[in-house]
Amino acid sequence: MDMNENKYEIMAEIFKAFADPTRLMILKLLSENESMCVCKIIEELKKPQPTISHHLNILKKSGLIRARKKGTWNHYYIVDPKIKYIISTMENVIGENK
Amino acid sequence: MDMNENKYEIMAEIFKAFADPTRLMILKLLSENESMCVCKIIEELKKPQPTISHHLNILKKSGLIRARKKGTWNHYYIVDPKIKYIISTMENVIGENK
DNA sequence: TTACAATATACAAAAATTTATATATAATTA
DNA sequence: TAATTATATATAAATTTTTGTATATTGTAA
Repeated sequence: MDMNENKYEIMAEIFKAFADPTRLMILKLLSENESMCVCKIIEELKKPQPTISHHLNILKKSGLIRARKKGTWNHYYIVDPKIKYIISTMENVIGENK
Repeated sequence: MDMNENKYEIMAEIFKAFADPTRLMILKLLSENESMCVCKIIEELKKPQPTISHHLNILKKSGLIRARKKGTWNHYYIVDPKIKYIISTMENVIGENK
């Protein structure tokens, strides 16, 4: 069987983006809000600003979210609507195994 | 908004199980083979036995796979068929963004 | 029994990740 | 222009993860 490892490295990168509670909470917020500025995300999650910025950057580099600048504000939003689907599928997996 | 962090910690644990190329390759093999013994997985992936055992253990602890013992052999298999679905959904996300 | 084969576990070094503090930058307003 | 606000970046300590070597365990067969 052809185990094209590179393909699975790329996939693993995307799964890694999801593999952190803070990032999942950010994705949850973004999936319910069309777009959000960093300050609003900080307010909701009550974590230090550089921590949030760091996680936003990881999500952005993974291709899951993008940013649109408006003055000083930076509004982040989810790129692919399937992301919501991945999250809810994962919620089902949890529901059935725990 | 209620950001029940514990829920996202549990979800992150499951995403973490997927977030490694070796584990993704193991899941891919198991998703195509009903069940496989460790020696067969080692043969396919050409990695040291303790490395494979370690990853199998992570997948087992995450609840994604289980083992059934047959003599000296240990046969691993996927628990939830939705796992195949998660992987193929992720493959689609890759396909569209890259 | 003893030897062997399949697998698990212990363990340690290397690498990657998370978090927070300090600092920089850039846009806006006074 | 100076001060302020929103955000990014640098960086370092702490933690977690990955990998491989050595070793233990367990079941089978001689």
